[in-house]
Amino acid sequence: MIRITKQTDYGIVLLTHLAAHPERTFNAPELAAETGLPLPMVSKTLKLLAREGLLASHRGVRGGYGLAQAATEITMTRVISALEGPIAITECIDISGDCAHERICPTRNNWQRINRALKEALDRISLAEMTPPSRTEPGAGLVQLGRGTSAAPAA
Amino acid sequence: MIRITKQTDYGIVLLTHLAAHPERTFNAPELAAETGLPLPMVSKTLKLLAREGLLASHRGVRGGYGLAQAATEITMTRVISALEGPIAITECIDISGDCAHERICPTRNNWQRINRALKEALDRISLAEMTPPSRTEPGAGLVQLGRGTSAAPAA
DNA sequence: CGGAATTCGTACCGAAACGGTCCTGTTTAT
DNA sequence: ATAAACAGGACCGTTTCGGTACGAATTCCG
Repeated sequence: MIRITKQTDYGIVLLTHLAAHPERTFNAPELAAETGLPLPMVSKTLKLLAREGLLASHRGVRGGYGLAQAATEITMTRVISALEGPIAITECIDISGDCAHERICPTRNNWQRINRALKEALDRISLAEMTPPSRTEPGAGLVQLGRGTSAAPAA
Repeated sequence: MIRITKQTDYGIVLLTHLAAHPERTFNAPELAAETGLPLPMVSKTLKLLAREGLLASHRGVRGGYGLAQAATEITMTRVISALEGPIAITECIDISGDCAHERICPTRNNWQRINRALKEALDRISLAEMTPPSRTEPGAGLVQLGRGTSAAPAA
């Protein structure tokens, strides 16, 4: 349904939480508690973000996670593609070139157009913009955004 | 991964095929043969599109399907929301109002921004624009676009 | 130097959605 | 009346997603 996954949603909540407190570093249990998200998922998501270079991880006894860059430097494009792969509405967009139907398939260019529009919209929004001045108080159960039971009429 | 479903992909192929021959009407087996798509899926998809008002169906022995409106009047937004529900990247967008986290959730406005950009991009493209002058020759096996085995690096 | 805390990596499982098929009406032209 | 075609389900296998668990590697602190 053109939805982001729940994990991506989690990731964004975590990142905004981190961005709201640039000085501190957080470990997984802290973040889970303060965002109200399930710890195992938080853990999993943080690892992914760290591997993708969005977070700096610090191992050992007083370890934790912190933003690898300034929140203003992180675009939503990067966040989303870190968490769920390249942004490509159709498969034919990221296989880049060897689409067997290229000759006959007239829609590809238009898909690229649509895809580009999406990506540009995502590029224009930085993590800092997604982060409010200083909301995201501890203990608040955020989220449950991502995919779900939508069954409304048509938009 | 922010992908459209395969059925949506099929639907677009079918619609462009119909748009390329506005005079004729097609029945399901014909369309399946001429697009190279599996008949049961074609049938299912056509029914959906008819129910959503994009196609006009004609029952009975010489029945078939035709576009319900001019191809220039049909936007991609309508096609996609007919086939996979309202366009909403996050759940909180189409539940429209009663998001329990509205107070604390800072990201909602930004999601709406992103969503709006996507929808506008989709609104700007009509079915006629997706349809080539007169390609889509009979018997050509189009498609296999939709979702799939993408595993490229990051965009 | 050794132990404890913490992240890292990976393997695993259940549930839901997706892709695809089939069957039983209902309608309509011949 | 009969055959062709749409309408509307129910149904199933496979994949993906959401979530869990466990062992290994790393680093701080006593």
